Amino acid sequence: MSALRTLYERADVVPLLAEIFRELGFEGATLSRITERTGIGKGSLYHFFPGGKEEMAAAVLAEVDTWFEQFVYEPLRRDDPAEAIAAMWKNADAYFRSGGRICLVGAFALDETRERFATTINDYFQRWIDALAGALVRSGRPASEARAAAENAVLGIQGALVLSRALDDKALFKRALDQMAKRLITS
Amino acid sequence: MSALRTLYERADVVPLLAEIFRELGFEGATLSRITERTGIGKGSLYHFFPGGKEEMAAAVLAEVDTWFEQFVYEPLRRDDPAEAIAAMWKNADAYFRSGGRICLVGAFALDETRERFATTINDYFQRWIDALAGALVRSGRPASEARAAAENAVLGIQGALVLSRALDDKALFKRALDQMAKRLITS
DNA sequence: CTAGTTGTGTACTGATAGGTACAATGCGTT
DNA sequence: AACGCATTGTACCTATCAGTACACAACTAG
Repeated sequence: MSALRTLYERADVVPLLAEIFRELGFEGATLSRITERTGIGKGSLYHFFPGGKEEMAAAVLAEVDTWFEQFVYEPLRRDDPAEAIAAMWKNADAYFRSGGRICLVGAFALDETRERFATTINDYFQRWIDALAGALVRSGRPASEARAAAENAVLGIQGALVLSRALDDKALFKRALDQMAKRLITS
Repeated sequence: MSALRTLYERADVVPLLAEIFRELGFEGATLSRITERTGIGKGSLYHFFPGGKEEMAAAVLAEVDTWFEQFVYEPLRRDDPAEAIAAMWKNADAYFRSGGRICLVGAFALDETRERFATTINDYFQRWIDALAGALVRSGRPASEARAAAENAVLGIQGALVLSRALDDKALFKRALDQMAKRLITS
């Protein structure tokens, strides 16, 4: 008699929410659009995230952070610097789908959503820059240059995401990343 | 008997709207927040912009476009390339208040707001890149490199805005712009 | 000092926002 | 099969959303 219904758990929901926040932004991601796009009802959403939309976004940011910590920052600190840096560019291209997917943390930084998640946003970029600068130093780069070079690489990825989306041109994203990768190790 | 009230005209309103859209994004800029922050009532807003919020945002984008056309793109096409490029960096720093103000066009590009203003957004960046690449060629740079170098500069400004806001660090913005300015003319 | 035009405040609309309450459903255990 | 708990759909709440209507105020021209 009853229609089939899918049973989720929290871990399944977070990646779905991530895509929605990415596409619509925090303010644009309304509860009704979330239920509409995911097929998950309010009942489930508030069961998993009693804190509502803010807790949903926080959970998404936490998962993004975990991913980068595991696949980017930690390798930069631990592994052979040249290899880890090469992996960083490869992972960034894959994660952001060659510009087809934006950086949620960067997007949140631009509008007033920043106030809600200021420390999370700050940490995400700070740890990225620190890890990359450390790897550059270990690879023999003078510490005086390393920080600026690291900032430049991280900022370049964010800019490439903005520009490739603005021009709707994924090729630009790949081209920009290649160029930045070369510049990071040579100059 | 009557309290004093300010009389506006459309041209006065657009810059006020611009700041609000910058700070709150398109979705976050609700009519009530607009009236609250500007002191301009709905009556006036719908008098100037019968098309509502969308027309307000379009007017803001048009004004931004006009500003860049006049003070950045046109000089890049017309004036001595080295001087125009130097002026571009100076104007970008001033316009974006050393990272204290974001690029509305870039911000709109990131979320679904892009769909509403796709061609405007595309044009803004396309004309910037074209004008800069042209200036680079006129300054003696091989055409094969000029386009990529121009893309890199424009993308770098967008990235610097994201990162300086994320880290709440205006010094980073200035530092990044200085470095990019040097790299653009030397490499 | 009127007449017409350009602005403005206030009060309203229907739709949708985020959030709550809760009964019913499905699943793992025994 | 019956218990208990995690999960879910539905109905509902109040606040706020974008937008409309319109009478009124201010400036501008004659």
